[in-house]
Amino acid sequence: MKIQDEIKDSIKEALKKLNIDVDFIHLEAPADISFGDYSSNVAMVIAKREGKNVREFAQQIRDLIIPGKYIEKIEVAGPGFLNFFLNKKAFIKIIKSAVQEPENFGKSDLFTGRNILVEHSSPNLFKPFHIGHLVNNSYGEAVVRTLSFLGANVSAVSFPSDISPGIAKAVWALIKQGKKQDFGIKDLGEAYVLGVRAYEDLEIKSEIDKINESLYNKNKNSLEWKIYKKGRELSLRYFLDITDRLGSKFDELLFESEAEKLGKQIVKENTPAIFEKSDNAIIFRGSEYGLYDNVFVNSQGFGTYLTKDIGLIKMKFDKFNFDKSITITDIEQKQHFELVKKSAELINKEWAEKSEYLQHGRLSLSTGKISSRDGGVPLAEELIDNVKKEAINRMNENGYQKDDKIAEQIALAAFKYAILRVGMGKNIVFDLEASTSFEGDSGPYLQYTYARAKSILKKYNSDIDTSDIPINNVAKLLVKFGDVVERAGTEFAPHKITNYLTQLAGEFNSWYASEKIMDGSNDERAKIALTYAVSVTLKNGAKLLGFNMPEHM
RNA sequence: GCUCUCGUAGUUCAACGGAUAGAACACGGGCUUGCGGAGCCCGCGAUGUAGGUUCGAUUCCUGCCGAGAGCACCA
Repeated sequence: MKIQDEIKDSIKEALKKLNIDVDFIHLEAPADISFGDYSSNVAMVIAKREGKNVREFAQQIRDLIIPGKYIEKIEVAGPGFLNFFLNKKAFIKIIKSAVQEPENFGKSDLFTGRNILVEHSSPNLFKPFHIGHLVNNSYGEAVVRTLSFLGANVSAVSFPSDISPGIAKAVWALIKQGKKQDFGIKDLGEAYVLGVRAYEDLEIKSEIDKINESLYNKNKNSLEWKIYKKGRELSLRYFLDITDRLGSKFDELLFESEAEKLGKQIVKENTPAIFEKSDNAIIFRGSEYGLYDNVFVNSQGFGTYLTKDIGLIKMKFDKFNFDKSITITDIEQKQHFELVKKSAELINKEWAEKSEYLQHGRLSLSTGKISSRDGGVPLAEELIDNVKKEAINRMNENGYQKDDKIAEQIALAAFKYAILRVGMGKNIVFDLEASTSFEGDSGPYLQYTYARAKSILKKYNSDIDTSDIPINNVAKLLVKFGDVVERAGTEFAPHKITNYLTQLAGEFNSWYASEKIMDGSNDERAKIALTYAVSVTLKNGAKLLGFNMPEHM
């Protein structure tokens, strides 16, 4: 049984003696560790209800609690909190588990038996993979890893947009440029921009619309189809390469072209019951549900992205067996997905009940330093490479050996950390200077701390012994790791892990500066145990955030 | 116009309705023989505004001010 549950039960027992029955006890880990390891506000909540003096009542409960085997003391503090302090046995139990089973430290079975589908990093083929995708990927991957760590059976999917008027624009431009088969990934982005600009012209517009129609109809003998097919393959390969570089794997790719067909069929079947015809198009009256009206099938007869998202839900239900389907999207699509969910609910209640749409914020750059060639949104790859270059510079400055693999790990840590330090849904300001300064609140700070801890551990040759670990701020934080991961998982809040790791690294560095760890004393083995547990926690935490800890840097 | 976000130190972010609002960067001052100074210690400094609910509000509700986003055939 978990220590928290033992505490909750002991409070319940005490309340029972007072003839008070509660089914829910709120227990929290106070931010300030001087307030104990766990804290409960039950006394305040109940005293209010029953009109009792808060502190006296808290004292009364405290005296009736029979402390479990892991409780050192219980104090009544502040306005009436019951603060629980763990004893040494509890610390040893938890830290020992970190030493004995490092790869499992922080794991729990909270979501064991749950099947969860997570969709993230969905690219627009023919358009570049830009920094917005980097944000989506970082959150998505962190969510996937955290849920798996908590025992869920997670499937990761991505939903590439492989058919759209935007793609027709790029294909049109490639034809105009006389490119038949000799183009590369870079040409696609440029062609897309050209096509979008040209679409303003009415004559060209109708040319592009024709190409679009031809592509939707899979007119396989046409030039546009051949170019499209090659571009689609190039884009897809590029997508798989870059997400692989970022540390993501997908169980399956679900394509928009297929979702469009399915979705359109569903929409048509439900017209006029749910959808209605208007101006030659099929629309959904979202305004009747406090949302807004929008087009599902356009007047050309093609499903818009709303229809594609409806079709996608169907595909997910057909192909996977899940308790919950999570989609990671940009905050600007929040209202779009409310519309999707509302219409899905009317089609099939279960679709809406099991679908959850999570939004992340937008990333903007605080300096104009990295802008892509065409002056548009910076590409994901450019940003990673810029950060990597800084990492190499920093390694040179500090006289460390240049190492491409480590520089790559540092680069990933730097920008993933910058993204995942912010609460989900909040916009992110990416400061290249700050993210590559590698000081303080940063991914490389964690890596540096890890490398330092590892460096000590390498010099130590004896056994690790947890029987007499010091109960200091470092130990108190270590004990909380499991709770932090659970919260990050249940609230889809990877930034809780980010913030926690930085706090832990800070406490460790403080301790490191004030005390010699390998001092040859009797305490040495215990201090090494603590150092080892810190390294395990940093490593596991970073893994959940999607980056690795180099053994040295 | 309708709808939705968001306003916390100079800047970028934390804070599950709780205790003295916590970090980092920047700024000022320190840390020599000690395991990695990408570090550590000290200092300076903040809840947009007016009300309401509550034992208790950065957090919930309302008005105002300010910033951003979505709103019919792009995704």
